[in-house]
Amino acid sequence: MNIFDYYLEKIKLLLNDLNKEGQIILPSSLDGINAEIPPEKFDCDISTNVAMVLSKINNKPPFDLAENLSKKIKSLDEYIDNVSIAKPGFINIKLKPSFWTNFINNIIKIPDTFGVNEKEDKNKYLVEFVSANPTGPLHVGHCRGAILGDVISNLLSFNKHVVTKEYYVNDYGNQIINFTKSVYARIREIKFNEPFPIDNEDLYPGDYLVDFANNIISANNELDFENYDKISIELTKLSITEALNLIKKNLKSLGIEHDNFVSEKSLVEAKEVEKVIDYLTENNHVYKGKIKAPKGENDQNWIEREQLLFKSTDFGDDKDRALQKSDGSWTYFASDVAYHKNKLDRKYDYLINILGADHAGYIKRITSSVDALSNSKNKLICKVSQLVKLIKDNKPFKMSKRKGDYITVDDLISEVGKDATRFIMLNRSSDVELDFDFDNVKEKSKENPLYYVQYCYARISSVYRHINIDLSVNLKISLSDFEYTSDEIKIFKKISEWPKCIDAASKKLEPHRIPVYLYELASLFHSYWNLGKDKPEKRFISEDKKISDDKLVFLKAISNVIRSGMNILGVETPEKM
RNA sequence: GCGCUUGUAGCUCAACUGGAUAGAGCGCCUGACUUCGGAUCAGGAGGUUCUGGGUUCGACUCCUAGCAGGCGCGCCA
Repeated sequence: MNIFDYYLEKIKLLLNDLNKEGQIILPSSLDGINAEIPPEKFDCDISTNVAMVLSKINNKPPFDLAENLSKKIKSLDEYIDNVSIAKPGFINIKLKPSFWTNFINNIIKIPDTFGVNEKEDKNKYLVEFVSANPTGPLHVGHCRGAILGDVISNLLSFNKHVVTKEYYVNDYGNQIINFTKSVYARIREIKFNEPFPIDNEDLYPGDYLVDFANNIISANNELDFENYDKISIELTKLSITEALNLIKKNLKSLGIEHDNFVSEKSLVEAKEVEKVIDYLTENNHVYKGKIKAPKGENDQNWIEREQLLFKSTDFGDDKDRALQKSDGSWTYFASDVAYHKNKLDRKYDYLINILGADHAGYIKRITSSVDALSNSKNKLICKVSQLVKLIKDNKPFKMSKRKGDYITVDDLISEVGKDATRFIMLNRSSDVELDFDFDNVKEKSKENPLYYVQYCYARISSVYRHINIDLSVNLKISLSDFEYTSDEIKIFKKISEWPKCIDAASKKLEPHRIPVYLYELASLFHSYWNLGKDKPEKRFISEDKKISDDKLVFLKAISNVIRSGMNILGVETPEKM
């Protein structure tokens, strides 16, 4: 029930009628015409720019056109109270209170689906996110992208798309060899008392490797731990499993669960890389050539080498990209192309990749490869999540991988909790660097938007609790012709914007719009709540411990939207705080 | 040097794919508590939307040239 779309449709039908009667000239497309939320200072509910858009083609000033149209819009239906015209040529529609009573009666019947875009085509999406190397626990740097991917998936599912959440496991290549050697060094440390070679920069120094080593030793008595060469294949497998289990545990504590884990190694072993390169070669996207040194680079150290390149410049990239290393093995990019071919073969309508800011430079080449493989554009959408700046004691907190002093997801969750972490990280556009202030996030006051929104829900729950009605159960009252005043209608108006919010968030893949919206809704509610101080008639429960049906409905509608929104964010709505 | 990205109130950020007099929170200044749970509310001050051009009825938003910060730039994934 998107009232803006509803009236926009009516207006477009009206325009078509007027066009047939020869009263108005229309452009080939009516896409530029919209129905929007008017600024607060205007006393109206929906505003449209029709007159301004049609002004030129009709060769009439927008104001004249608006005057003419506004009379016709007024008679569109019985719920329109009045139609006014504002300065450049906006047409503003004010709805009658009876409209809002109807509206609220309707949405109360669909608590879980209010806001869903019914008109949109339903698609199959694959969302790939996190995909951190399976060499250790997740740290704060992974967190934002993980939450972003999870909530984008929730958002798409909410809009009735089919979504698969996938994790690409980079279990192939040099770093995995180094990782396995590190685990092995820890094993030797434990079993043979050999000191861990801490100066070896290729090895991973983290303490968690000691746990991995202990787990592997105790579960695999039969292995000959003295001979690395003999056990290296098995040890690699075991080490990756350890790391993945830890990562899955970390994700779970963030409230995240993937549907699929796809192994890079298994793609390589199934010769999918060779197959995709054959395909690209047949289609003339691959050649043997040399890459030139970048300009600022000291080109003394630059050695030009002939290697297998993908013509990503054909698709808008800055340079062509290497597929094969000089030792004949595949580059990361090559197996990633194979992975994306694999995704395409699974017949998704859209692929979404969530990347960290440090991988933004990778976007052009991977979208180029998908363009080449699918012969179409915009199949792959890459979304970048910017850095998180940690702030502790009002100072930026820098992490160093070398020292091993980085903050893990475990640290984060045990200190500030899942909900606060999720809400704060989602509260800003993912394009913008985020200040994550530890002390602030822990604070339980209005400085923390999470509690501000949750408190709104808790207040509503408390009213329901007082009158012994379960808030989570559908209302059993016969809806009728309630009379609401402008105080309540103000909140209904906000509720009517919810479908618009969902729509924008889901189309632009910008989940931050949801916490921002929920905060605004909560704010209106808190204001309303305080009206009860001066005006007894604005209190929910009367002196004889009763509540009227219109107020029950009013509260129910608000709580439904809050719960729905918090569900998408993956954040709890406690009934008591 | 090139690419991507950001630049909005003192600070942290919004702004509904180009709309109206650019909105919140924090901080600052007033005010509301024997609380239908104050983890709240009411009011005030605070702006040349980084700069210069352009596109049009209309620009924080699009184009262009700069400035400033961040990230990245051969076979590391």
